Amino acid sequence: MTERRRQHQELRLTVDLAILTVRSGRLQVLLIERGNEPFRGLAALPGGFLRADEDLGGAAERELLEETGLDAGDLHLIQLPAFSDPRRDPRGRVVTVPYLAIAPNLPVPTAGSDATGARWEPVDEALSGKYPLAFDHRAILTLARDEARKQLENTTIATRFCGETFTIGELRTVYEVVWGTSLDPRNFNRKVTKTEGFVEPVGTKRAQDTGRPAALYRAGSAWTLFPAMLRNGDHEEPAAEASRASARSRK
Amino acid sequence: MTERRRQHQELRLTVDLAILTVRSGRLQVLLIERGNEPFRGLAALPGGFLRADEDLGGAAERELLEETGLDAGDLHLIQLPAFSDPRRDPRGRVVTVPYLAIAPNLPVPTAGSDATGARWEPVDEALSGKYPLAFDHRAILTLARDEARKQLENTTIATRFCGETFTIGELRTVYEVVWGTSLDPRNFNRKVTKTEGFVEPVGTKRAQDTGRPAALYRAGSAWTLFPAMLRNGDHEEPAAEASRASARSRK
DNA sequence: AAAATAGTGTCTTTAAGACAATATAAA
DNA sequence: TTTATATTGTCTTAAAGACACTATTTT
Repeated sequence: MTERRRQHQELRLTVDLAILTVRSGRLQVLLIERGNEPFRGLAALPGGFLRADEDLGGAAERELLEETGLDAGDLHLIQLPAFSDPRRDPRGRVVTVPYLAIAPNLPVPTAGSDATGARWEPVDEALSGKYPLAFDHRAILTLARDEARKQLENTTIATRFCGETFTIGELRTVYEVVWGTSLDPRNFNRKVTKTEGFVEPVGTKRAQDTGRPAALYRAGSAWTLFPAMLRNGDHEEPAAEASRASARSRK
Repeated sequence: MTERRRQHQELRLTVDLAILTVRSGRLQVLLIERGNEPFRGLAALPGGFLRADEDLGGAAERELLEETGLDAGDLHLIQLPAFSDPRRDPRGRVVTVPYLAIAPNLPVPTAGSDATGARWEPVDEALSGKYPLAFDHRAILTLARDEARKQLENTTIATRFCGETFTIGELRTVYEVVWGTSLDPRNFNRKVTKTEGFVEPVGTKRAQDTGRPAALYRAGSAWTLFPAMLRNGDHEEPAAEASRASARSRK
């Protein structure tokens, strides 16, 4: 066993959180400034090491609470494909399992233990390359955004970007911001209100500063969306590491 | 650092392969009989430990080659959510990353190094509970089958179950077997041949023992299927560990 | 009344669902 | 000709795309 075990790799696991929200009409991600080496001072996704008594989902919930004060029961954590390049972490062999979390528009994030600062940052800014992210967090964030876009097509997760109650217009803005497109308000309204279990009218209305007050809805009971919400013009290839071994075409 | 590190968990990673194929009109999975403890003598998914010089995709390719002699370039490996229960492996802390592989109808599998025997087994038999699978491989296999079903809806992966060339009838059988439904041959034909990049006619025909010979096709260049292939009556909830933290409703 | 935002109705187009008859081979 | 399998055509229905007007509020 000792002989064979030399081939094995003892390593540590981390979870990294891509916490997305819609603020100021943009898709934003929660970033921390790293207080420790490596990559001290760089922006990074919040995350941390897996502990002995917890599984990955538990670690993700714990990190979420530590970094944002959010109870995972309020959120939606989706596990993404692991990143496992042997040289992705200068501290040694560390494989990370990223989680996508969808959050409603939150107050200012509270700086966590491991972070000197936490802030919301527009995703396209973070991905622009104007300043680097620690580790391979740029690839992870890209994957998380892609997954969020796909989830909007097939599930009712868009309601998780909103508060307890919301207007159809707010929900449409979520789609427009996450997809980066504009949608026809009439067709969107029809789709949302006629798809069983997507939203339920709550009866009351929300007054704005001006204009006609909008009717309020709450999230319905359905999880999957059938038929799916269609997004125009996306014929994507399978993403990076998740299907690494399958990228070659069959001839 | 030493103090903090006590909280961390040093562990090993494995990859497990759910290699699916269609044989004898049934969805089948490649199982090995475990030659070593733990679970010696039980059926299990092929798999093994991650090594120091490889990433997870590389480990999956290596295991695939070792267990089946298949070159990963011919196959399609899809990473599934990790299984990380602290007590899932009696040998200690082992987290596993499952991969789904789609294979054409293969000859008899060659027994691998770690296995005393390898065989194809119908998936519904393996999941029936009549005999147990090692570790949490029953849950992994369930997840793999669900993923395969979903992939058939949204991608052209069904062609990977077939050989280099195939008939529309063979492709339809793949859908029927994996989904466990029956499909209208006329509508299926229309959908497949009119969806851009799904299949390309190869010109020749394949003669059967009897009946009209079927035209042969090869896989097209498209990966995603737009519009998606619709499966009736599936309103699924998010699966087990992948969304463990999200199972609670928001209320 | 004017400005601002919310909300609805109809026609067209696309694609799926539901049906049966014809074509091509071997025996 | 019979048998067996492959293939194709049409009508209906569901839902998305495109489009403009009406409704409700504040100022």
